[in-house]
Amino acid sequence: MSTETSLAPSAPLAGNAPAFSPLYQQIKALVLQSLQSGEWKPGEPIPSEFELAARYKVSQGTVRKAIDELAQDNLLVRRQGKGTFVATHAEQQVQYRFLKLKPDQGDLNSQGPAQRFIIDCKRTRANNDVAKALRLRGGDAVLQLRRVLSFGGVPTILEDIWLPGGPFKGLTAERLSADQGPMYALFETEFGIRMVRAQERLRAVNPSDEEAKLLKIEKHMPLLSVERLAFTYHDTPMEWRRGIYRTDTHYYDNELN
Amino acid sequence: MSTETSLAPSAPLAGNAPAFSPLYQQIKALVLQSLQSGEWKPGEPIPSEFELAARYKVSQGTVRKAIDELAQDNLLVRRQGKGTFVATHAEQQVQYRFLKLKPDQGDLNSQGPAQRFIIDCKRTRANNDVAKALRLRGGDAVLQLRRVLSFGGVPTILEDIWLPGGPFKGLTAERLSADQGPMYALFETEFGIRMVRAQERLRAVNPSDEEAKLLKIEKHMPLLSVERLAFTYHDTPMEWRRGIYRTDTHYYDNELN
DNA sequence: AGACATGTGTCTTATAGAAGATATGATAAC
DNA sequence: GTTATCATATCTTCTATAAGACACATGTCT
Repeated sequence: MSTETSLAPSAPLAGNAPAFSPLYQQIKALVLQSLQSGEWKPGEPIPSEFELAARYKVSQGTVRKAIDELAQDNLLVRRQGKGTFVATHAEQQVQYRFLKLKPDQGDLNSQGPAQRFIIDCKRTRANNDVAKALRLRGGDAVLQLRRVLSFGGVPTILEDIWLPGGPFKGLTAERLSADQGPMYALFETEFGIRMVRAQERLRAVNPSDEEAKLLKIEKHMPLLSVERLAFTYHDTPMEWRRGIYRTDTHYYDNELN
Repeated sequence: MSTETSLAPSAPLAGNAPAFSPLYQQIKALVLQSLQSGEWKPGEPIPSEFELAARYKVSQGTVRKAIDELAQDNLLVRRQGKGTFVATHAEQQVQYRFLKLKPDQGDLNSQGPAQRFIIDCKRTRANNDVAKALRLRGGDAVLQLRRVLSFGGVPTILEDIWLPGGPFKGLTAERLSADQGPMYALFETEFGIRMVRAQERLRAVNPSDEEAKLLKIEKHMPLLSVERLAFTYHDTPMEWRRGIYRTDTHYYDNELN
């Protein structure tokens, strides 16, 4: 509600967004702020284009361009006739948006949903690598979990996940196990944290003894190591994970353009 | 030049593009056709928005939206004040657009350009897998090549590449070896074929005896297998390749959003 | 069930000025 | 005379506004 006059000479007062950039970029920044602040929650509709235009004192077309870019970035979802909605990981259509592993035969649903087993969930202190990735101080509280994903009964993915302790205060193994559906969906509803984008680094590796045991494979089987740093709004890192994937029955799918 | 009237009642005759879709989509299809036909070549500018608007009898804004999408897909590149250009793999900025392998330290250029050695280049007949991928008949003529890419003197990538014999008639090992710069850039200038997008499937594997020898590595080292199907305009497959990457000094970088 | 109204995003056109790039011509300096 | 510098014109894309028609979704009234 801070409608104080900005320093811009005669600009249609767009709050305190970056001053000398295109209007629609400023609008985009303002909408982003509302998303981050939780004014509109995942799955909910945001105000109509005309409402936002009135609110920001710009034309509907300018709002449209701002929303177009946000929809492009998968932060918003447009639905003709219904409205524009805050994107969520809980939607049926695009569940597991960040999981690029596909089975050689059939699709992910052909063997029913993935089975998830939380192996471990503990509160620890960040080591240097994790702290650096999550922009914490070394020794800060972090949640560390380990889980196995199985498809059609075959353990296929082993993941170690680190989460900052502050934002995820109260997360327990019980809560994770009780939940059906994607973990990122739970993060949204329970902690108000939405993962927006991620960066992955892939390598081929051999499993350690323990990893081989947990995946019930021979130690000489090459595996795909996937390190992921996931970000919420404003490029804030909120999760670091390292998974190892079996790729004898699945492959990592990637589209280049 | 076939400007025969379509079935659309009063549409501003947009040639024979898909009839009942948004105008800008029809324009997009027409521009795509001009790209495919080679009317505008990679690196060259296309006509200005106003020229195209006049040519297709639509408003400049509609052309703009069509071009926006094509630029989004990396088929065109907009340069304010200069014009809109046909995208090319030969540009300095984004060379090796499809190569996602990054060194652990520094960037790709920190060790100078990649060294390329063509190991083999022969004319053969497509086996079933390759024929299916490239939409050829089994036994059709294909070019098969094998090469090694080294970074800083270390052999890092071994690739087998299959190309349809027809479009690439005249391609020889000499021509490939003589050329500096990306192979896809050579495809553009020498054969008028521009790779537009690609699909990759990644797996962790162990090398065969021969592969290990060519990369000068131990046989037990896990490697990243990258199968790529590359497409030119209109989703026509034009190359199938399978590479194996060392990932002890490099990683495969992927951005999710 | 069908017709209609209303609210949403979508598409198309038109107009206007801003901003970046480039050529041309005048002017000044050497 | 030649070369440098500046202003101007003109081309391009980019931004912003406005208005109207269309498509889709969801009611409400008949």
